[in-house]
Amino acid sequence: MHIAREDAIVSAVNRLLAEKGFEAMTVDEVAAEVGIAKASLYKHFPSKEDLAAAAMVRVMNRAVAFLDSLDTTQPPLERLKRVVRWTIEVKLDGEMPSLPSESSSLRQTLTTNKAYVDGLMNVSDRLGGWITEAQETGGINAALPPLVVLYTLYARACDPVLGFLKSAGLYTNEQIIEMVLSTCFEGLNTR
Amino acid sequence: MHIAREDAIVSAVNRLLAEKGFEAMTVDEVAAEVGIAKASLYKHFPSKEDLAAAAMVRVMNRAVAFLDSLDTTQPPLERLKRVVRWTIEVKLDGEMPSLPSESSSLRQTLTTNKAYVDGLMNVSDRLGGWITEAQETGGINAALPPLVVLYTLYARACDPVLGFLKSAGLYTNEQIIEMVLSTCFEGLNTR
DNA sequence: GTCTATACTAGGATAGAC
DNA sequence: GTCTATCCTAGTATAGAC
Repeated sequence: MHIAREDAIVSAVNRLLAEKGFEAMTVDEVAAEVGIAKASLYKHFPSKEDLAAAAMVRVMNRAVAFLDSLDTTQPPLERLKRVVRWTIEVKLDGEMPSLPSESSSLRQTLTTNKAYVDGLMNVSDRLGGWITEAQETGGINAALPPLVVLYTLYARACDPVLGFLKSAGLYTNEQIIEMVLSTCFEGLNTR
Repeated sequence: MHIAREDAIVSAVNRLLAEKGFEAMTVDEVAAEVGIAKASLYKHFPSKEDLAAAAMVRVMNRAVAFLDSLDTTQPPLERLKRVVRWTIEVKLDGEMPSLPSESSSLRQTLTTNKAYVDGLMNVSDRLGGWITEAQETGGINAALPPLVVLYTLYARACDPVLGFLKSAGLYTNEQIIEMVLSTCFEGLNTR
């Protein structure tokens, strides 16, 4: 099955991107992990950049699907927290591909990838709406520009604290999630 | 002067590490930026890893020097905030080399580099002391393990929010610093 | 300790048979 | 659409003259 094969490829790419990033990932590794020849990969995807972009698009689609699944009767702050929790869970599971650095060749490919840009816009618009709602109702600090709040939430997807705490081995995933959610929304200071 | 030349090399490496990370940085670029031949670089440093490690050691030494410069009559929470502010400033200036991913060849070199490990231990011990002090005096949330606080502070050195906000061009560096400090210590929620 | 020139390898991409 | 075999560039590292 053609689609199942491509899905396996994208899964391998996704995992490797999460583990080592775009530059350090090699196409040979991807082929080895999928269990096919490198040349076969290139029948499915024209370049390493497109391979990585497919993984980024998929995770973006997963994010959109998660937003769709949220109970809209919940208050906006609660929905935002659930999104952050989902993001952290994905990263702890080793399934969150890390963003390329600003000067990476992948950036160019991504910014011209309609599926990716559309997904990002979709997610940003919806989260942006919830943020301003949560600021109006007093849940989120109204002194912060919504853009700053949005970026701060996005940043949980590449928070190194998660990896550090996981490799320390002192806490369960659930404990890590609760602590990182706490530092994110409540801050480090005593309340 | 031998030492001035090596300093220029390390500065170039540092800037390139900050801009694109270890894997994407090439030795050719370093040579070009310093304005010497690639072979000359290898007379000073035996490998790309050692080149990068030298930059990591230097930034660690700068951190130690900054801790030394702090006014010890200030309360621990105030000192912690100043350290985070310093870290953010260095990153905004494009002088904070980004950590290698966990599977990078640079990791191995760093973990066996005594100057780096000693600096990291020194910084961690002192910050750790201030954190527990600040928790005892009620400044920092005592429910958080000190290790979690420490990692959360360290994470400001590679916070993508800084780059996003800077490239958005809507705020001055000082505004960015204040907002990121606020989200770090006060959190996103209303107080 | 700097240079030019080159060796060597990893890795992205392709040819061509089946 | 998969394979084996190969191409070719980029990039790390070194030789050897000055």
